[in-house]
Amino acid sequence: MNISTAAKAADLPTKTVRYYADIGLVKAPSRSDAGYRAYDENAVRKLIFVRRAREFGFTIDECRELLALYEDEGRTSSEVKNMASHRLEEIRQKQKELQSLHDALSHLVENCNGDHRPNCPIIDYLS
Amino acid sequence: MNISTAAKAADLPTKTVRYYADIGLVKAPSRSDAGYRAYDENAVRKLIFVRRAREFGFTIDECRELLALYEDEGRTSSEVKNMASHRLEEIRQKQKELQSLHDALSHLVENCNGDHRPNCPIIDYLS
DNA sequence: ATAATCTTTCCAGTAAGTGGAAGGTCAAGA
DNA sequence: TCTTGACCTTCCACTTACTGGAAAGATTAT
Repeated sequence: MNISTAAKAADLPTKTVRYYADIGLVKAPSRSDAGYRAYDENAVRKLIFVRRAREFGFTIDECRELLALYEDEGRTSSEVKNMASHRLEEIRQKQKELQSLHDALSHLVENCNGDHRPNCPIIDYLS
Repeated sequence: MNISTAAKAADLPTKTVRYYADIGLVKAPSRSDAGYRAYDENAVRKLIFVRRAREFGFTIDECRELLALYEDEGRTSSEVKNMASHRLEEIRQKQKELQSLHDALSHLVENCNGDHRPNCPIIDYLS
């Protein structure tokens, strides 16, 4: 399987797949005589795994760890749960921040007439 | 006022203030004979303005626009309101995404025993 | 005079890719 | 057989918004 076929199967841009290979996250199992990366089903599974983990906001380094656990038959589920719980806590924190941001900004927007006079409570607040 | 004094007054790292000067966002009004950046109260006000706008998640380029509006006596408040509303919409979108993420990940975490057996629904889901 | 604390510029690196150029390869059609 | 187009390769630069550090000059305190 050439790189673009694998990329399509994993629903990732070709560039990204090549990037993942470059940084040693998911390497192509072999190369053709011409030097083309050759992927197989197993590599595609890893690419899909990484895509899903990235969609959950795990960093590349976390993906590297998750992938190691994914490949490690002797892993304990607590290792994985710890990483996921940690990520969940980050999400909760981000949610809180966004909520404060949302409340403050929507308050400002509601109090702004949005007309053609220069007076503007948003600018006033930022000043 | 030297750069570190201005930075302290604006509650920003010195490096950041220098960076803002480099990219032409908030320049020092003048330089000393030795080439030291010299800030005044007005520049500090702009730095504070930018810090607050950044805390609201406005990008540097948006800060540039907001700063221009801040300085423009003939501005209309609708220009500012548009930018803020747009930013608010982005925040709402991000909130939705985070909520889905949170729901999915917490569901996975709840269904993971977190014990020493290798079976792990989180890994299974990602696979 | 000297040491400590500024300040300057410039270079490099961060996260996670994306875009593009120059050049090699492969399959299909005339 | 030649050529065209679609692939593939590597390498370099760019993105965002800084941050860290080195080398060198300026200022302040002792």
